[in-house]
Amino acid sequence: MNDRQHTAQGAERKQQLLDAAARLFAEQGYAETRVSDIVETAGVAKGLFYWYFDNKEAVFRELAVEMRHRLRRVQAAAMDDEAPALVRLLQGAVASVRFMAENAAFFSLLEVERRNVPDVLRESTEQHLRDVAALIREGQADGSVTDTDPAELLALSVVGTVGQFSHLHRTGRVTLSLDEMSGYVARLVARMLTADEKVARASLTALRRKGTPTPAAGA
Amino acid sequence: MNDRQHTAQGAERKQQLLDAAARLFAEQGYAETRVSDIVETAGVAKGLFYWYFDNKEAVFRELAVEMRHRLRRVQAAAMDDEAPALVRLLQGAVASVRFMAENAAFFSLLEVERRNVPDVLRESTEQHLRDVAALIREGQADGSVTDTDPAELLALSVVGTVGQFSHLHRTGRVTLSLDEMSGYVARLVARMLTADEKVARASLTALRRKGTPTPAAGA
DNA sequence: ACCCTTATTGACCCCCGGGTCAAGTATCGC
DNA sequence: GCGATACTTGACCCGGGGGTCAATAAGGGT
Repeated sequence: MNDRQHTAQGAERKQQLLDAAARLFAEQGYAETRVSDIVETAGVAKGLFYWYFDNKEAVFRELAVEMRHRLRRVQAAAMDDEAPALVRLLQGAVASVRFMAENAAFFSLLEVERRNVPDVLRESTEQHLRDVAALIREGQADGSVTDTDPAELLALSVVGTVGQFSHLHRTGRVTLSLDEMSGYVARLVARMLTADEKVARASLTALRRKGTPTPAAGA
Repeated sequence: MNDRQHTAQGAERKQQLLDAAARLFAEQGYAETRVSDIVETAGVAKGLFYWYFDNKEAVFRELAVEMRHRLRRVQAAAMDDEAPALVRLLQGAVASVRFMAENAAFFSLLEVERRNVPDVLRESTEQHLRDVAALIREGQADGSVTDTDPAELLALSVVGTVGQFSHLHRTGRVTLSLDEMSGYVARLVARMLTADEKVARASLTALRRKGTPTPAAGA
């Protein structure tokens, strides 16, 4: 049973299992990963797994939820409150690409095995989309983002593109360095969102001026 | 034993099984679909499955390969040889979106379960990417496509976006009509590829003038 | 020292599901 | 009609892997 009282030692063990699971899920997929693989990797007996988790799916859910939270924090941290909407969008996109790439191991699950994560994740994903859409609407209001298309669709496109390239980078399909790739994604997103090339160029310049705000060093 | 000699009846039976498998894979995923589900849906005994296919994975592979071929034909048919590169790119993108959406059932597999399709599919996907990249290069040469980014990356972006929105449409996340959605994708792709908005707008106009070339009615 | 809760073990259970098979039926060529 | 080959059946096999459990150790609070 899951919500047991854990000692410090217990919490640590649980984390070990989470780490092992994350690695294995990412490497060989959810279905292909045996609980016995996980406990073996963590160096504990099988029964212990069920001391900390209800079942195999529970560990997956826990991983997914935590990653979402971390991503949100990173995104928030990357955005400069002073900056205009479009620049903040680009900052968020760049930060996301970097974070997803650095935590590639974790994010592969979310993409590949979305069937297994019905309720909790959807919610947080929707929230993220709403946030991005709000930013886009802001940009449309000040004229920096095209208003030929609805903000929701554009948000979907931005988020989708970011996920796409994180995926490509993780799987080795794209071998650019992180800097090169996040730069490319920024340009791409800028082009997607703007009808006016001058605005796009100016925003990219602003983004560059900010420098990349040391996106490593998670919580 | 797979490459048996099939009578007309046999070929039909095999197709029934393929259809059933496609539907079930799409509805509930590859891993979650039992061979017993497939034969039940097709209304035959379990043993018959193994008369036509070596194993569960084989039927999946066969489905995947066939879909790729059909997609390629549709894409080729949608492109107007006379038209400039950028317009042809948009035509191909629109046709792909429509085809993938109409054959949503099939395409979900390719996205979700890419682990199971190592060699054959990759090859054909790579070929498709090379084709798109070539078109993009052509567009870069005549100045209609931005040359701030390499054609390979842009090709990846275009193909990825098309797949993305087919996915969203299939899963009901986007409820636009096919026409609306393919129109949006065309605009998006045009913006992604062009640094110059005027070029983008002109190409979209050209695309619209062609009309949507009745993309239903597969071979 | 004692007891209660947490932590840990590994053998075991058991069912699900992929794959087999021996046996039957329909069909076709001749 | 007859043999041969294609087709079809459903009971069975069997291994893997998710999940259980009784026993034991280790803390840690009083």
